[in-house]
Amino acid sequence: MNDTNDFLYPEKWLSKASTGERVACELRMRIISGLIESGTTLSENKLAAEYHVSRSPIREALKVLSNENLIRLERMGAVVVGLTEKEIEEIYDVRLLIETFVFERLVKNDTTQVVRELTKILEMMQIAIKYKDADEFALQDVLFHETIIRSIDHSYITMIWNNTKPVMESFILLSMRMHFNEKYDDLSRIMKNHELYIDAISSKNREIMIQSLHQNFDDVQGKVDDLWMSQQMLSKAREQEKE
Amino acid sequence: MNDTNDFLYPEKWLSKASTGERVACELRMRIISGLIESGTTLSENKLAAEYHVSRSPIREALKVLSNENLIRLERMGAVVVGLTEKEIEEIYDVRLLIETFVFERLVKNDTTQVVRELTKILEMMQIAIKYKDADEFALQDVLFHETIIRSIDHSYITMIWNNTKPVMESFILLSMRMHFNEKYDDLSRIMKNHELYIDAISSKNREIMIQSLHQNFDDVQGKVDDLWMSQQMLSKAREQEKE
DNA sequence: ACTATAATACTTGTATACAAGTATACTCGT
DNA sequence: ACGAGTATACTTGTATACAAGTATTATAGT
Repeated sequence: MNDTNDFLYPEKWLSKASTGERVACELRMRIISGLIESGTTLSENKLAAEYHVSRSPIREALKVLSNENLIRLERMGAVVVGLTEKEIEEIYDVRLLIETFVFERLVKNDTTQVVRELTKILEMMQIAIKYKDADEFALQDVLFHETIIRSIDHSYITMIWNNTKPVMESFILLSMRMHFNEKYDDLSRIMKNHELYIDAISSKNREIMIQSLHQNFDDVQGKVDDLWMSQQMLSKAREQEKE
Repeated sequence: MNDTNDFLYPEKWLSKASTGERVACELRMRIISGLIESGTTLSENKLAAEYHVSRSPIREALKVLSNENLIRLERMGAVVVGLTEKEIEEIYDVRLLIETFVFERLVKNDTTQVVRELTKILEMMQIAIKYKDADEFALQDVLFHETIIRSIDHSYITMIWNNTKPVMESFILLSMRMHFNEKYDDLSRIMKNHELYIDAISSKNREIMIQSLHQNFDDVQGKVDDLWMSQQMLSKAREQEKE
């Protein structure tokens, strides 16, 4: 039984989470990081044993992950789907889709309040960089986009966000951890891009907005490659372990 | 205890559904139809007693409904949010958003297969009209859009569809039942519009597509008004019952 | 050696039991 | 009569138990 005790998901983010949520977050991280390979079938009983909890929270977690398209609930067991490069592009399609929609709504209203909040978050991100806190940086990055999306108070857009957020969060978290110390260029580019985003919102300039989204997309492409490489490396490491 | 035995959701659509799904479908219908008023707090225990099942499937159902934004899971009890006019517009925002996205993808590929499937569904709808089967008509209507959306094989767009579909289905179902026999004009307009949609896809004509979406939107506006009226009537009827 | 059938060891879905926490109501003291 | 504090009747979250169904394995017959 493989019951490792080191968790991938930051425990401080789970302060008021139920066991089910914890398991969901942890499993999500393990799937996205490639630690649990695609194609694996997960059994409720085994997971319950592994995490030392009953089947109830496990079932809950599996339902959540299946909603996020990370696993497929079948007759016997849950088959891990995982994130291929295609799926990461697709999730960013969705973000692009909803953020452009949100932007069109935003520009109709007063944006000073949102801009203020976003600026604050940006400063938090700066501090996170200063203290080399990759997790905090990822958290704030996600919060940045969440703030934009929630600002228009659109229940179904929020719903979509709620469903894509966890995967996005885990993905960004992993990718930030991976090269937070190495690639300072990336970080400053990300910061610049977020500033541009704020500019677009405050000036209500569609051109800048599109430019910002494009840059973000390019960044993500890089992230995808990185994650891909890391997964390759992980599976190679596993291969060697077996030998 | 209000345990009525007449179900709103067609039982034949639940052939292979679990108890949890059944409860979810039924509760969804009761909420959207206005039978369960907004603001009501639902208790797991009471629901379990009412539907003569245990809390497990009830919990499952409530999770589903909370994902669909129909209820809010709070500390004590689940508060019914329901569908206001605003929310119905919002759900159609989402459909518009994803269907335009899908269209852009579709026109890049060969559409003959999809067009074939859609034509078949359209003929099914015609039969449903012939036999005055509102439920079947609603089912095929939803299937029509599902077919379009699934055709591009985009996991996250499919995910969004999966999350909005149930509410959409219930809404269309109720609205069709309400005036399937009265308003033949509406039906022929809906059919015409679906034909237009197929034309747009087969000819890959963006103009026609937009036109079709607009008409559909107008139809919906009508439906919203109808549902609204019906809810008003229902609540009035309840008032009178109490007296 | 191979196929068909039966036994077994899994799987999920539902019901029930229990623990911890929260709101309501009631009682006691003033 | 009224307020503080306790008792009680709820609530959810988790664990466990059980039933029904499915894949696998083993066994028996040819």
